[in-house]
Amino acid sequence: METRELRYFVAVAEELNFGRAAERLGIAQPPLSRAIAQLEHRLGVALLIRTSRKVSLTGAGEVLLAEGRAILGAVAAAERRTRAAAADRPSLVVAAKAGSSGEVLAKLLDAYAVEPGAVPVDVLLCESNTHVPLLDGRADVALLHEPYDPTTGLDVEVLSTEGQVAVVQAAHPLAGRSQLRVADVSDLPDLARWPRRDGTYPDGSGVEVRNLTQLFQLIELGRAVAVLPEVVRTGLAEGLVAIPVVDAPQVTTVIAWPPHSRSRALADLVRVATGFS
Amino acid sequence: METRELRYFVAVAEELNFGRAAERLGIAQPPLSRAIAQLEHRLGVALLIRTSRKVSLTGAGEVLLAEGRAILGAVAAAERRTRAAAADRPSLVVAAKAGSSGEVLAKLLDAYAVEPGAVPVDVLLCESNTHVPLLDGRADVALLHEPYDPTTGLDVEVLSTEGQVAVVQAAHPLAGRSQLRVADVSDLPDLARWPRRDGTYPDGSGVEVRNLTQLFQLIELGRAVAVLPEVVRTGLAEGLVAIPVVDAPQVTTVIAWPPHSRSRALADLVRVATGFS
DNA sequence: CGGCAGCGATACCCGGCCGGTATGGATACC
DNA sequence: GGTATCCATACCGGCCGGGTATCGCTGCCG
Repeated sequence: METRELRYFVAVAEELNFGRAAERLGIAQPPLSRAIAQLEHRLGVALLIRTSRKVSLTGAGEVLLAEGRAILGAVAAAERRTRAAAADRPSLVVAAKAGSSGEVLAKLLDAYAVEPGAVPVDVLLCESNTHVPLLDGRADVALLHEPYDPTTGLDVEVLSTEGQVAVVQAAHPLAGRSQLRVADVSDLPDLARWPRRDGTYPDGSGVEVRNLTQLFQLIELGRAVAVLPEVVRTGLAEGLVAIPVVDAPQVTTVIAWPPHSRSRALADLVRVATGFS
Repeated sequence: METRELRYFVAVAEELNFGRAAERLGIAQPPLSRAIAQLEHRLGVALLIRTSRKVSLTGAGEVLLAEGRAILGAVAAAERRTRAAAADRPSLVVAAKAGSSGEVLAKLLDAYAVEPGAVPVDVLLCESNTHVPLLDGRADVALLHEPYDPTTGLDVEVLSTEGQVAVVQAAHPLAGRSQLRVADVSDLPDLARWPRRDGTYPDGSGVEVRNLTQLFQLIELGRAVAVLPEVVRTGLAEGLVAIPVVDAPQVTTVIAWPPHSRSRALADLVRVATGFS
């Protein structure tokens, strides 16, 4: 199985339309049809069900779609890491969610910078899906928050564990309470929608929210309520109040990196990160 | 980067000899040279250093070798899993080290078999390197022993933790002791050599040992001493004695599976495995 | 009910690249 | 200095990947 075939199949499986997939791939539709047919023939497995109006995935197709995405990510990562290894100036790229882990990150970078043998560190700020750059090689290490970010397939060290707080408008009826339970906030109308792990938004009404700044603005306008890790208390705006949610699941901040990493700089950074907690 | 290029590069990087690599790949040497040169050109990176007598890897080459092996394994796994998903009869393959985890495995299989919705389970017995079939898709789940087996890149649940015992010939001077320390056995001459994780043997004298039966035979002949997990006590031969090594690292038996697995049967098996401990 | 639009499959052609053989150039060994 | 080894270069042929043109099927709509 060649990566070309995988690229083609993933494109078709995602578009569920040969024409659009071909366009996305920058080739014509007939060669794409043929390539998929050949792939199916060689595997001896039907991957797609074509009615002449609609394309859908078989069970085997869904498996290959998931595996294929992972492989294509790994190939992209291999290219990036190979080039990075050839660059004479070694460096590290840290992926972090913009806003949420700012302080942890700053402390980490400061502590690492004074290490003997420290290399330059670049920071890649993500709106969400912080794990993705790790999988395709754009980053060497990432700060993630369990259980929100997926960590399957990554090596992980726990940095800290904290509770969660509900963030509400100062004028909100709940604002005076000293603590809450999940039940208190779960039945409030959900006026904001977060992107899912695949980047799409759940159906329903409400504004599509992409980062914390947007969310805080909505809360300040009384258009949303959010349950977030405790750290958000630092630097909370005037019109917002944070109330502990005592029975919300604990959030753990972890430092994650791809398996099989053998870089000295990465090992140092992880050691520094786990050193102070 | 195509998988063909990766296969070629990995072959050359492992053989460090274009002629042998070409033979292994079943092609002639000149096309192989050209393919590697093209790969280097496209990446813009030198992967190999050729003197006309010797081939060696650059730093970037070592990175690509590691990444390439992982990718090729993932591709093989994708093909196997896609075919398995298309087979109407779903099944699970469990990889385990022959001999070492026999009882745990039997109990696990029995407990799983009575589960509602249990699928047929095949067992793949390995001499060592139990994690490999997991990476290339020959197995869906494996029983591993930390810290002996690498688990990077795998999802893991701990099943049990146990101490280690020294196994010696009954006539051995240490045989009467009720407990030992690592120091007591570490300076004994090492008459047996185990394969490393990559399947090669360390240099030195001594018989190359591949499995527990061979090892026990050597011990019985007074030609070796081994420090092993406690379970080996069950069913130990007459002429052998097991003595706890109190300061040896704990051995944990884990059940491991590839990340991103979404199989119902696998989830059931893991749940059953972690249920009894 | 028939024309039409959308979509995938088929037919056919062309060019590039992959693989083969032959050979050259460099180096270590005798 | 001759030779064996080993990688690179040169050149050629066949296959395959990609392009255009077209067909067949199926909903949709007037």
